[in-house]
Amino acid sequence: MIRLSQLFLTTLRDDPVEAEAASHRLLLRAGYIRRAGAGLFAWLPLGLRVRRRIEEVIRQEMTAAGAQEVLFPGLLPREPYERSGRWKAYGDGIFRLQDRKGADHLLAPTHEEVFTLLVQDVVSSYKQLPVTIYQVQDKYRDETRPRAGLLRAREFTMKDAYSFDVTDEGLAASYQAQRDAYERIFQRLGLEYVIVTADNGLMGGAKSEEFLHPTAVGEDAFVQSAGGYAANVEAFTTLAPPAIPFGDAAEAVVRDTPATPTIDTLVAHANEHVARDEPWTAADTLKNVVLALTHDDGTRELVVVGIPGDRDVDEKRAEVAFAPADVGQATEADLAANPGLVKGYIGPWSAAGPVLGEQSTTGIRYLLDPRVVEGTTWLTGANEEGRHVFGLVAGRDFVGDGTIDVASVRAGDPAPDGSGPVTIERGMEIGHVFQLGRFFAETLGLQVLDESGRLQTVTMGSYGIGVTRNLAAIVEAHHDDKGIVWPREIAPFDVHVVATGRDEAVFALAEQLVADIEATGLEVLFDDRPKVSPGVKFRDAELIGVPRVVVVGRGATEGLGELWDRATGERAEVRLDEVVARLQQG
RNA sequence: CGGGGCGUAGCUCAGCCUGGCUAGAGCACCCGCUUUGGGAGCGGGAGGCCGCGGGUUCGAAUCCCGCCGCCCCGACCA
Repeated sequence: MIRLSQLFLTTLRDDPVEAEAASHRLLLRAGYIRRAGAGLFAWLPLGLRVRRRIEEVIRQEMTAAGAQEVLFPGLLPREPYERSGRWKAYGDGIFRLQDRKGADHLLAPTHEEVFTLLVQDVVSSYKQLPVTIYQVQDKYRDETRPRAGLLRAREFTMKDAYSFDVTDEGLAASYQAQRDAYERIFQRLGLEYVIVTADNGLMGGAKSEEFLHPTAVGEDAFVQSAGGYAANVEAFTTLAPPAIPFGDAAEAVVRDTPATPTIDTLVAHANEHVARDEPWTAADTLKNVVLALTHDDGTRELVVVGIPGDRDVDEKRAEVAFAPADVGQATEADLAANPGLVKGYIGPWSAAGPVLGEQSTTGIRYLLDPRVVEGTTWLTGANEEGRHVFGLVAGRDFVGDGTIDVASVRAGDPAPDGSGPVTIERGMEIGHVFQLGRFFAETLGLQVLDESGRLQTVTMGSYGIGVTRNLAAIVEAHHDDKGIVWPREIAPFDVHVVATGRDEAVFALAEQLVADIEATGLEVLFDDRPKVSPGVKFRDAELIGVPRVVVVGRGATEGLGELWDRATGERAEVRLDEVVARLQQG
C-alpha cells in the first residue's frame, strides 16, 4: 500500500503552459513525470509504476514468443556504427560524444549493430539458431524538435528485439512470432492499432510493417481500403491505369496563356478561352516540379517530376522515393542556370521540340507519375513565358526517363492490390516490425556454419515498441476532461481508497479495508491525507486515474462506502464488508 | 533548420510600452483557529541572480546589444 500522505507527489491545479497534448498535460499535472530538459523527462513514482507495468506486459509476451532478454549499454563506441554506415547516415540525428582519449562514441538510437556483433560473438553454428533476443533500454535521438511530451522525446525507452535465422523461411517465422506478440501486447495495453505496410527507411530490408494507433495527434498518415489494404502513405504505391491507344489523337497545340504561372490560373484561362465539352480541371494538367536532390557523396542533381496538376509532391513520399538522396526545392539560381525551363511554364515539350525526357535538351532527368501512362493527354507548360501546350500525348510527344511515385495520396485513390478506394487517417507509430534481411550480418560479418559445414550469412529481423511513447499513447486514448483513465492492466494501482471527513473511526475503517483489499493481491493507493477536503481528494483521484475508487467517509460508521468506476463514472453504494468481493468480481 | 511566441516564486500569470519606494496576485507550501462529500474561510509566514552577459542611466524586471533556453507550427524522425 502506498499512502498518499507519504507519496512523493504533487498534483498541479493549473495546466502547465508548455503542455499541449493531453498526455503531456495530464502526466505533468497528475505528477507522473516532470520535465528535465527539452524532450527529457524525470519519472516520479507514479509514472515509474505505469512504465513498469507496460514493460511487464511486453516482457511476458516476449517470453511467450520465445524471446530472451539481454541488456546493452546506451553508450556505445563508434566503430560498429561506422561499419554499418549509420554513423554517417544518422547525421545530426544522434548524440555523439568523445571519451577523454578523444575516441568517438554515441548514445545509441537503436541497437542493430551491437546485437549483430553479440550474436556473432556467441553463435557459430546453425544449431544455435534461430534465436530472438531483446532488451528494454533507453534510446537517444537528437530530435530537431521534440514535441508533445513523451510522444517525441530525445530520450525514450524502447523494447527492441532482434531475430537471427539462417533461412528466409526462418526469418518469416520469427517475424510472424513477433508480429503476433505485438498484437497481443497492444490488445492488453488497450491500444487500438492498424498494421500498415511501411517504408523500409534507413535500414533497407525486405518487409516492414508498422503498428499505427489511429489518433489526430499522430505524426504519420496512413491509408486503408475496405478490402483490407493498409499502408503508411510513405509506402503507398499508385496503381497505373492501362495505356490508351493514341492513334487518332489530335496534334498538340501551343497557345498563348498569358499570366498563368499556376495550375489555378491556367485552368481558369483554359475554361475562358478554350472550348471543350467538359470543363477543364486541374486533373487535365501536367504539373512539372523541379526538385534538387543531394546525393550521399554530396553532389547535387536537379530532377523534374511530372505529376497530375490536381496533386502536389508529397515531401515524405519524395524522400522515400529518392532515398538515400535528400530532397529539397530547386532554387531560383537552379532555374536561372537552366534557361530551357521557364518557371511557371515548365513542360516536357516546346514548340521547338522535346525539352525533357528521352530526347531531352536540358540534360535533366524527367520522372513521371505512374498515372501519366502512354496515351494520356495533358495540358502543360510550353517552356515559354505565357504559353502552354494543349493535347500533349504521353508516349507520342514525350517520354519520361522513368516513373516516380511521389504525388500526394488522396482519399478515394485505388488501393494497389485492387481492394478498392482508400481512406486516409492519421496515426501514431506504436510498434514496428521489420525484416532486415542480411544487410547487417553481411556488413558486420555474422555467419554460421550450416549442416554441410558451409558458412551462411545470417538473416535478421528487428522489432521495436516505444515503451514511453506507448504510455503516452495510452493516456491520449484513455482520458477525459477530469484526468487520466488507466486501463486496468497498466494502472499504477488497482484500487484507490479515499478516506474523507475527520472522524478517526472512519480512517480506521478505511485502513482496515485497505488491508483487506491488499490481502487479495490487489495494489492500493490510499488517500489517508488528514485535513484535506473531500473535493480535493476526489479531484486528485480522477486526475491520477486509478480504475476503481473506494470512498470511505459519510456512512462508513454504518458500514457503508462507495465504489466508483473511473471509466464509466458509475457510482454504487456498497457495504464495506462487501467491497473486497465486489472488487474481485471485477 | 525556417516561421511565430515566451523566459518574473513550485504552477498560472500581472508589472515592461511611458525606468524611480522593500517586485506583485491567485493557486500550491508552513503555523494557528475554524471548516469537512466536489479544488473551503480567517489570520500569520516562508519562498525571487525578474534566463545569462554586456551597455545606457544618478537609478534597469522595465530601454539598447549579444547570447542561452523553452513552447507552438512547419521541415526531419520511433
